[in-house]
This record gives sequence, C-alpha cells and structure tokens, in this order.
Amino acid sequence: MTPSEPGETTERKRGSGARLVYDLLRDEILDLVLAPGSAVDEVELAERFGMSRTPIREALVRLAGEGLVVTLPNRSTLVAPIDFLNMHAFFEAMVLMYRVTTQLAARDHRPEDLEPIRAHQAAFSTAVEAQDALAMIATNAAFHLAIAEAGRNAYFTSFFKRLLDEGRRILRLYYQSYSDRLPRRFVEEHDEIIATIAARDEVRAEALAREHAEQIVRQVTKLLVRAERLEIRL
Amino acid sequence: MTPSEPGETTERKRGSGARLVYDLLRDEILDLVLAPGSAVDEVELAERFGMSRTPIREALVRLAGEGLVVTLPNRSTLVAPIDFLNMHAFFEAMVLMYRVTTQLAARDHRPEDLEPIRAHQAAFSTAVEAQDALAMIATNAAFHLAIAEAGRNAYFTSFFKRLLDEGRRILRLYYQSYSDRLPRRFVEEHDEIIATIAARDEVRAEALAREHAEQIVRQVTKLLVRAERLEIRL
DNA sequence: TGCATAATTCTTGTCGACAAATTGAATGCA
DNA sequence: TGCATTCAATTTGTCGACAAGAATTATGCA
Repeated sequence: MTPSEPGETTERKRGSGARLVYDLLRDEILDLVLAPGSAVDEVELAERFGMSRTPIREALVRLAGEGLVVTLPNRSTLVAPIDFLNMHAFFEAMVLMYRVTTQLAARDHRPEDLEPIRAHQAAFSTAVEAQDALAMIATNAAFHLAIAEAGRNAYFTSFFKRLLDEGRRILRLYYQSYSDRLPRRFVEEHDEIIATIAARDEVRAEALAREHAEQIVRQVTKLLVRAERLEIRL
Repeated sequence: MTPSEPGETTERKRGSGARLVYDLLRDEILDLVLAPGSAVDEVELAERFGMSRTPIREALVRLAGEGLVVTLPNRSTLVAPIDFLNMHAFFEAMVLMYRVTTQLAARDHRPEDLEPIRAHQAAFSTAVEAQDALAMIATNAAFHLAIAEAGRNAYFTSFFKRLLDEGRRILRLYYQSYSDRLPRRFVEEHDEIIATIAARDEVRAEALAREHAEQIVRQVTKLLVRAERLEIRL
C-alpha cells in the first residue's frame, strides 16, 4: 500500500516535495476533483502533505506556468477556469496537432517506436470494451502522445501534451454528467492510423488523423451543446 | 533613469520581486548575456538584487517551466544549452507556426488588428535600413507575434511566442560572430503578407508565410553551417 | 606516487516566523 | 436603513536560518 498522503511522519526524500505536490495537484485539477475556479489554500495543502508552504508554493508556481492555476497577486490562487469561449480555438489547435504529429510519425518513426503505440492502443481497446470512460480518455491520450513521440519533434510533443491535458479536463466535464461511450469506431481508426504510420504513408496518415480528430471534436461539441441546453433548462 | 538594478536600498513593491528577476534573467538568457550551459548562482543573484533567495527561486522555477534553465536536483541550475541536434525540429515547428498563424490572421482578424501589425513592420523596416541586427530580430518577432494575435488563437500564439523566444537566442548566437544584415527582401515580403491578410486571402497568406519562413530558415541554416565550419577550423 | 576514504566546504531544499496587503466585520454617520 | 470608514483577521510574499547532499579538498594506505 502506498499512501497517497503521508499519515503522520512519512519521511520523504529531499527535493521530492514540490514534485509530489505538483503531480497530485495536477491530477486533481485535470480530473476535476478540484473544481475550476475554486480557491487553492496553501496552508491547508501544507498541513495535508505535512510539509511547509515552500514546496507547496513551488508546485503552484509550476502549475501557474502551465496555466492550470491562476495566481491573483497578493490574493488567492485559483484552479484555472475552463474557458468555454475559446473552445473553438482549442479544438482547432488540437486537430492541427493530431495531424502534424501523426504525419511526422509516419515520416520519422523508427520501428521500435511502434511497440509502445500498439501497447497503448491495446489498452485503449480494452477500456472501450469495458466501457470505462475515464480509462478511455487516459489511454487515448497516451496513444496519441506515443505517436507524437515517434515523430521526434520535442516542440510539437510538448505542445500536444499540453493540449491533451486540457482536453482531459474538458472530457471529464462531459463524462461526469453522461455515461456515454466513445464508439468502437475509434478503435478501428486507431488501427488504421498505426498501419499507415508503419507503412510510412505520410499523406494518408495525416488525412486519417485529421478525420479522426474532427470526428472527436464533432462528438465532443455535440455533447457540450447538449450539456449547455440542459444547464439552461435547470 | 531607471536603474536596472537597485543600487542599495531601493524599495520595491511586495510581490514584484520574482517578476523583476524573471524578466531580467529571461532577457539575459535570450540575449546570450548568460552563456548557455553556464551555472546560475542563487546567492549571487540574491545579493545582486538585494533580496532573499525565495523570490529568486520562484523566478528560476518559472524559467525552468519554459525550458530556459535546467535544474539538476540538489545540484546547480544551468542556463539551458542550445540544442543544435534538434535544430531541425525547431525549424520545422517554426515554419508551421508561421504558416498557421498567418493563415488564421487572414481568416479571423478584425480591421483594428492591422494597425499594430503595420506599426511593427514600420519598426522592422527602419531597423533594416539602420542595419541594426538586434533590432531586426526584436521587431521581426514582434511583427509576427502581432499577426498571431490577430489570428485570435491563444494556444497558437503562446506556442509561437515560445518558439520566437528560442529563435531569438539562436539568432543572437549568429549575429555575435557575423555582422550580416537580413535582406530587404524580408521587408517586401512582410508588406505582401500584410496585404493578403487584409484581403482575407487565406490560401495566399499561408503560402507567403511558408515561403517567408523557409527563406529565413535557409538563411539561418546556411550561416550555422558556416559557423560550424569555422569552429572546426579553429 | 596512485588511489580510496574521510573531512570540509558549498549549494540547495525546507522550515518557521514576520510583515505587507487584502478581505470581511464592525463601527460611525447621515 | 444605507453608505463610508475603521478595525480585526486571514492570507500572501519575503526573510534568515538550518540541515541534507554533492563537490572539493585533505588524509591515509599500499
């Protein structure tokens, strides 16, 4: 049993404090355990983790750098609100990065890169079979990130990772109210994408990725609109 | 006269400490005042700015988040080395963002967005006339960033900004050894780009941006290769 | 002299404390 | 009662100090 929070006097290694807090807070924010817009209390976190405020603050600064929290000077720091107004911009960036990373993977991957990609696809497939929405989100992101890494462009990969994170939050938002399941079609599309990457067919890989991404965006948009209508009705 | 460094007991506002250090350090890194790979001494900085190590550390954490410094746990923090091996990936990302941001600007800009773009282009033009290489780098970046902002996609804009920053460092590297001047052709190309954006000609805007970017990349690559040869010769 | 080990010096990560800024409550006045 | 001002209570930003780890120097042994 690894206690996620040290009960009393769990010794931790020097230098691991901020990292620990950062990882957990990041997950809690992306998993919507912490509500967007809610305040983050440094002292409370310090007590909760049994450490001083210093490493907590470091974690918060890093999170602020990634836009996951916003810091109001001399005031509180908040969990970054989800920006529904710029959703369109987000989707546009997302689709582009799907396309670019997949295309580059087809062009620049090495044979051994395919292995982790296939592993993540297998995990995604089982998540779909199990209708485990949260696992789907995670494994889907891991799958596409593995493709991005096969493309061997660190700039694209890190940008894409950031977008996938933000997307994770949006998708959670949706899966909290609905228990829909991503269609199995995505599994097939993933398989096709893998095949074209392996065949080094850049053009087709890009086209597939684009369709795939746009498919997802359409799906999510539809659900968001539905959710909006629901909110109004209440 | 605004003293860049407080001589003795300059009172600064509460909460401005980290920001101050961050801004200056960032500039010094990007302007190559601080050599890539060199160590950053917290205590020295603390003395230099007349503050404690705490705000210094916050600035360093933020810089690390942007990849401008690398932190070796329990050891020193270094100014991030310039990665010549991944230069190709950098250029590829750069060209893509030139294309994307320009295209989106053509599609989504508002008339008032053109004003700042034209202003930066004027500044770039005078920098070229004056053969002021450093000013060229700065105004050129500002020009393209203004275009990105007209495209109204915060994700692309922030990513592009980061790339332009990194590019600033690479270009400085080059302009230190050579006193070449960017050709006037860039000024003309900028004008053309502005015209196509104003005309909302997405396709042509994208094509122009691509050519422009590839032109610059070719130029820089050529110079880097030359520099490399020189280094070997020495 | 060469190498492994021990001691020392430096740097970093963490802590507790304090003071400035802000928030919210309490008070005074119209 | 409504509004402005004052006061108390949080909360944040900064500081100085201390201890753990790493780098460096000194020491011991073959």
